[in-house]
Amino acid sequence: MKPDPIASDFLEALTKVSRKIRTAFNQQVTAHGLTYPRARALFRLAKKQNMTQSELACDLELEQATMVRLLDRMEENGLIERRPDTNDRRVKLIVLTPYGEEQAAMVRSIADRIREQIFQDIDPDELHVAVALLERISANVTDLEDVDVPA
Amino acid sequence: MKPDPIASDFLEALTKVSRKIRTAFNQQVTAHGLTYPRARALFRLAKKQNMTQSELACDLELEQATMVRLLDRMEENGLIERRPDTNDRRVKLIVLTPYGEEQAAMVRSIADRIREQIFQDIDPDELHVAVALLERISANVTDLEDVDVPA
DNA sequence: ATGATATAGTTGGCATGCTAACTAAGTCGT
DNA sequence: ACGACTTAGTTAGCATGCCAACTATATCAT
Repeated sequence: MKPDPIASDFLEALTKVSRKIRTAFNQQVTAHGLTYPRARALFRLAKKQNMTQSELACDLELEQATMVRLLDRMEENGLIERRPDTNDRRVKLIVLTPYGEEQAAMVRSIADRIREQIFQDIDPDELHVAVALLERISANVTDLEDVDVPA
Repeated sequence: MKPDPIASDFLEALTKVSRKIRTAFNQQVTAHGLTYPRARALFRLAKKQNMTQSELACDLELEQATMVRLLDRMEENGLIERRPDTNDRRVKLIVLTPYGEEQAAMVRSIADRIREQIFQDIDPDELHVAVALLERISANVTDLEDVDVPA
């Protein structure tokens, strides 16, 4: 029952490349006065505004409590605004300020440039195959969680 | 000059599965009184003891400063010991306590079980191909960093 | 209607993670 | 030998990230 070494190798490679990409991205955006989590949030908001904090947290796979403080700082930095929802007084809708839009565009251009360089010599077909594999593994991980915390 | 959508999809899938695996792992080890970073350090130390803090930090891709406090807490928890190096008085060598060895074995069994379930229906050949791809991408990210911070 | 329950957001407390600035100790050039 | 540089570890300060407990509001059952 020894562990299959290729599975370990895969996990190691996955963890490593994921961490490296995040670090590279972070270096680029910090050079422009942002952080990786804020850049992620900006990117998401550039596609869809007027989301609630919960929706945004769910999209970015963060806890609500984490979202609150991230938005606190983004609000202090003048990137976003919290607007009340007239239908539900508990809700706050998040919108980008003009400065936030500007920064979101900057983030997008950085992301485009990094993607171009990272994947320059990679066959798109290989990426398709890899995405399918990653999604199958992702589903297996989800099942794993269900076993431990059944509804 | 529009971004290739498959590259975005790949990055998204990679980020997502990586985060999910880490979260799943974390849930398992916290149920046994550990945390993910401590489990990682234990796992590494189970393979090679008497490493310096710097070596361990490098292996785990953490900063020295991060390593210091992680080891502080692992020492408080009785998992590890810091021993002076007789050849170099700046250095501290890290060894597992008997309790640390025990916990490391527990981590290993959790890791084996999770790997088995995550990869149960995945063809090892596919994993080999994927590892090669991940390593090529990893190398591209390294090159990217070199461009920005040339020696 | 009204009481139980659920949901949105907040706060407190803790563990990582980073960079920058610091101390102690080793190394190297002259 | 001694001053410049490097290296190992630490500390301070900040930004994420989590969970648990809390407030305010909405919804649902009866």
